[in-house]
Amino acid sequence: MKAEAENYSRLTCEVETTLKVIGGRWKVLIIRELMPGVKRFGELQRALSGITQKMLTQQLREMEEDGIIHREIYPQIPPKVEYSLTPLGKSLQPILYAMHEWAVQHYLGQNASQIKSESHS
Amino acid sequence: MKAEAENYSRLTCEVETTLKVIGGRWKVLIIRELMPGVKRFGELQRALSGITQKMLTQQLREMEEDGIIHREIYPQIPPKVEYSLTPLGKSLQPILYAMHEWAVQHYLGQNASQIKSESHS
DNA sequence: CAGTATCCATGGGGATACTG
DNA sequence: CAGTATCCCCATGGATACTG
Repeated sequence: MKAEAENYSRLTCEVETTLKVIGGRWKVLIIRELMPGVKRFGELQRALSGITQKMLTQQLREMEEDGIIHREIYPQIPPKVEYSLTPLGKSLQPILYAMHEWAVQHYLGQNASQIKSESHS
Repeated sequence: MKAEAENYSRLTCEVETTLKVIGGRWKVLIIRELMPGVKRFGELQRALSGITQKMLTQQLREMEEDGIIHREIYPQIPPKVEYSLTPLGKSLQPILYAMHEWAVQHYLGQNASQIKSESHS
């Protein structure tokens, strides 16, 4: 989380820290792609159709700084770079799974808010 | 989650749905304030020092649309409006708690990324 | 292949003023 | 008290071009 801590000093709520780590536009999607294992830059870009090189690089760098992914550079021509989840990155899995389950259970494809908020049994 | 579903159709990742619900600038802080129980608009604004009326209103409306908070209006002068978490909103607690714990364990106040990513058992 | 470097559009979010 | 209504800034993110 670099040295931006000062911006969040008044938060006192660590939930926001985690939110920062996974809250980026493409981060959870990147994490999902890396769950099975190592992937190269190009593979990620193809998997995340729609993402630009700039955004992919940017998000990967932030995630690297936050310590959740590892960047392995092979000094060769043409270049080869592999990305993988660090143990810290993998430790996010239960959280992401819980978030997935929550959405599946409460937003079954459409807006189930009303139904849910009325069922006060 | 209103009818914006089309924007996320290609995501196929429900984690993003949950992220949308709690990802707003002030949402987790608002949820935390409402955890103990009902609060009025003014109470929330005082508790979240720094938030503007516009933002507080906006975030509350979004959360209401997502079905995680309830808005009780008392038709009187001066107006009185009370906000509370719906069952759906309360169901987020385990997730928020997990996120809190994750941050506490892995970002003990400073940057513990390196230590963590190096400690491969 | 895996990036930088620029430029640019959008809108999220803030400040301020006004109101039923 | 609990909001709207505006105006505005700038950070986020996208498009495009270039490179070791």
